[in-house]
Parts: sequence; C-alpha cells; structure tokens
Amino acid sequence: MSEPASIQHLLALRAQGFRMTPQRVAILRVLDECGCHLSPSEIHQRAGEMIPNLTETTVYRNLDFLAQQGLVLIAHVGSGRIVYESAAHHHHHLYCRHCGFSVDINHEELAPLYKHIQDKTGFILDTSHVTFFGVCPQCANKENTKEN
Amino acid sequence: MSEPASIQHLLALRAQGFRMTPQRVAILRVLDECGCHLSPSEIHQRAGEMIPNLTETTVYRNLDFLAQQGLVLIAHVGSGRIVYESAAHHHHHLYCRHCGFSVDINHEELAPLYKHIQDKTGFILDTSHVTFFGVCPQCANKENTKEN
DNA sequence: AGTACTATTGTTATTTTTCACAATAAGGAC
DNA sequence: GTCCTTATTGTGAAAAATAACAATAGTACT
Ligand SMILES: [Mn+2]
Ligand SMILES: [Mn+2]
Ligand SMILES: [Zn+2]
Ligand SMILES: [Zn+2]
Repeated sequence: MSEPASIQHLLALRAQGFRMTPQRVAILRVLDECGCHLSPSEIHQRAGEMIPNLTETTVYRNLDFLAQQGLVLIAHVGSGRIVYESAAHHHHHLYCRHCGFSVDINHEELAPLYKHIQDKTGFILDTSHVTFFGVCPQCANKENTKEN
Repeated sequence: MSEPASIQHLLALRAQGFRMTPQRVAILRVLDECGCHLSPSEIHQRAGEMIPNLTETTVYRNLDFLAQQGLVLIAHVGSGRIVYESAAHHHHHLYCRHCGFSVDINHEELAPLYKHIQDKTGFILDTSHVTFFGVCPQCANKENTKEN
C-alpha cells in the first residue's frame, strides 16, 4: 500500500509507546493533503469531517505532539497566531511587513549558516521552519518615491 | 537628561501622529530595565506598579504597537507562548529541545545569510530575533550513550 | 491656559488556547 | 477473541489573547 510517508512515521512511533489514533491520523492527513499553512481551527474543521466529534483540545494537543515528534512544522507568520504545516519538505519563509507578500526560502540557503552555528556551539540543529521579515522590493519602492 | 534610548525613539514617533502615553512609557521602561524576555502578564504586573489601573488589553495592544515600530522584539521561545524584549541589542537564540538550555547568537553570525537573502530576493530584511532549535552537546551525548 | 481633534485607554464581551481529571480505547500478551 | 496496562480522548472550567465601542487624555494650535 502507498501510505503517505508521515503516516509511516506515525506508525514507527508505536515502538516508543505512542499510539496511532484515528484523530492523529486524520490531523496528519489534513496537513498532508493541503500542503499549506493551516490554523488549528481550520485543521479542526477539516479533520472533523472524518472524525465526527473531534475536539479542539485534541487538535491542539496533537499538533503539539506531532510538532515535537517532527512530523509537522510550526510557523509564526507575522499575524501573531501560529499555523501548522506538514514537515514533508524543508523550507523557510520571508514575509513583507507591509503588504504581507511572502517568498519561500528552501533550506539549502540556510545550510551554511546552520553548519556555522553547529561548529561554533556544538548544538545539532534541526531545520525548523524559520520565518524572516523585511520589506519587499515593491513596498521599498513606494517608500522611496513617497519621500520626494 | 539621560533618558534611555528607547524613550527617545518613542518621543520621535510623535512626529508621525503617535502619542507618548504613560502606559507606553512604563511598558517600555519595564523591558529596558529587565533586559530579558518577559511575558505580557509579567509586563502587565511590573508596569502596573507605576500605572495604577493598567489593563492587560492595553499591554497587549502596546506590545503589538511597539513591536511594529521596532522598539521591542518578539521571541518565540519554544514554549508556544510569545515573550517580548527590548530591542536594545540585536541578537538571536538557539534552544535545546530536550533540556531547554539556550545560547544567544549575535546578529553578526547571521549577517552573511541576510545579505545572501537580500541579494537573491530584493527584500530588505530586518533583524528580527530569530529562534533556532536543536539538541545541545550534553543532551546529544546522553542520547548516544543510551544507545549501547 | 483654553480649545479641538483624534489616538489611545478602559470596559465588556468573545474567541482562542491551555489545564485537570475521569472515561475511553490502542496495542501488547495470552 | 479476551484481558491488562496506560496513552489518549472528551468534558468542563480557567486562562490568555483579541475585538468593538464609548470615554478619556495627548498634542498641536491659538
Ligand atoms: Mn511553511
Ligand atoms: Mn532575546
Ligand atoms: Zn510588500
Ligand atoms: Zn539539552
């Protein structure tokens, strides 16, 4: 059977005493299928279609759990609120503070920095979804033209 | 008078129509004096000693405002909850997922990456308090010795 | 000092997120 | 399949964070 990789990961966690509940599977599946950032309540809504009386509490708890196990990524995307995403592909984000326009940054760009920090501190870093902020070219232009 | 730099910044904001309220000054002062990460409720508590009936709402609002204006920094420090800090010195953080041990990373370490991203994307980045996660040397050791 | 304008505050209500605890069900052993 | 252990769930309540709106008070101007 061709189960998605994240479900396989979840199965593997049983060796450590964790359990593969339908709630967990559903949440993971939602994130896999969407492949985008989702808020806890969006996840609750979508997963709730498969699991009749899924609780928000359970969603929060499992997002926490799955994030700790490295199956999902947390993103702080400016808005203040946290969103989640499948950990399928490693990438980071760059957001414009003004207009909200965003660009993905794939992990290779950060690799040299990660290596540098690892060498310097002895930590083993994990590639956890960093968000950078700045001003996009368009917005920077507007600022400049406004000046004169 | 030797007012702290951040109060000067706040004064400067009046040119843009913003106001320097005692609540704002108190919040900023608390962060300056502590020089550490503080949660909104801690800030409310401390600033409340100067401003008799300061509201939590006002604290949240002003932390938001001050962050947007670049006077305070937001940090996502693993715990899930957000903490704030004076923007006096530019630095970033590295946390151990296991034991919580943390190291400061000063911004020079990231400067090459920032330049790289700026060149590649055209964005002008701001140096906003990035938090990295990983496993510290001690915890990595324990993991290894446990294996055998 | 007094006035006018409006950014900011406190109040109240709502939403989002976390907690504690008893009831449930996943997974291993037989 | 049945039994046992305990990780995980739902429930109910608390805490943290946000929103709407009228009352307040900074600031510029006279
Ligand atoms: Mn992402
Ligand atoms: Mn910091
Ligand atoms: Zn922009
Ligand atoms: Zn550690």
